[in-house]
Amino acid sequence: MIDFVLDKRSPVPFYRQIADQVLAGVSRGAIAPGDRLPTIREMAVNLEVNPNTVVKAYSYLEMMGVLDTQQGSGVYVRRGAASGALSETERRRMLGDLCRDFVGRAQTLGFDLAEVVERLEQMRG
Amino acid sequence: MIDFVLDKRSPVPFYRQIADQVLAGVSRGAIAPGDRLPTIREMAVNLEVNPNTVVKAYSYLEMMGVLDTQQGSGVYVRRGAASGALSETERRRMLGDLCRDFVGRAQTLGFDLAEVVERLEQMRG
DNA sequence: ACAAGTGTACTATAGTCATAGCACAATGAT
DNA sequence: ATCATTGTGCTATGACTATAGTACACTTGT
Repeated sequence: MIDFVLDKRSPVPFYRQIADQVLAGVSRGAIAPGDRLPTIREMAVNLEVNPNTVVKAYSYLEMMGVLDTQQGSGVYVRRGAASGALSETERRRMLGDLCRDFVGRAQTLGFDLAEVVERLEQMRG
Repeated sequence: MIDFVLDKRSPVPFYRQIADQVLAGVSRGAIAPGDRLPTIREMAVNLEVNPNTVVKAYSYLEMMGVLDTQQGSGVYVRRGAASGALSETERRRMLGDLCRDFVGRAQTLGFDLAEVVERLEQMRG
């Protein structure tokens, strides 16, 4: 199973960060339809958040039709969720959020956007 | 004076977006030390936010030592706020850390570095 | 049947962000 | 001196996020 990670300094709420990582995982095939996700309590312990926060993330994904929860058993990736897990629009939204967050932090530290982009270009090798 | 803009869909709070733009402006010389910023009420009207939100942004910047407010007169950029307190080495290290962190998060969400850079280029408008 | 593990549901508390509205104090132009 | 403009300070409200704790119901393996 994927390594889930939280950025506690990000303004993006935890439940959203969790949901985004599940979506991304399903979208690129790292999590397959039918797979069982970590239990609510397990995920909560690993990420050091309240179980309710994980519940919120999972519920959100169930509303989107990506997950299927079976009481007493676990939370599973819905069959047929693979292809449509992330529409192009949602992907763009996620990327937008990510970049805005990043640029905001960079500017707070006094970096110009051009300077940042240049640095990233270097990282491409 | 700079064109201040808010992204209302961003998870970054308004007061922080305002503060970031002031910081960036001062940092790159678009706002000079001694310059008078837009008044609280004026800024609030332009950005369509509550005056209290602008107050919060300005107060935040005053705590950082960037601004100097004079009751009844206006809010000014502090003399000596321009020259950064960071050495070039420290700046480069901070930028490196920031970028590595960012790239890691982007990859967690399944984005390719090239794709991310392209998106950032767009944000330069 | 039982026990352990799982999801469900609820209440209460707290912090942050933003809005709304009001009264007060200092400045600057006239 | 007066008045419009500016910043200051306060209270209250609402939405959202997250935490804490509890009780309950279903599933699975034994």
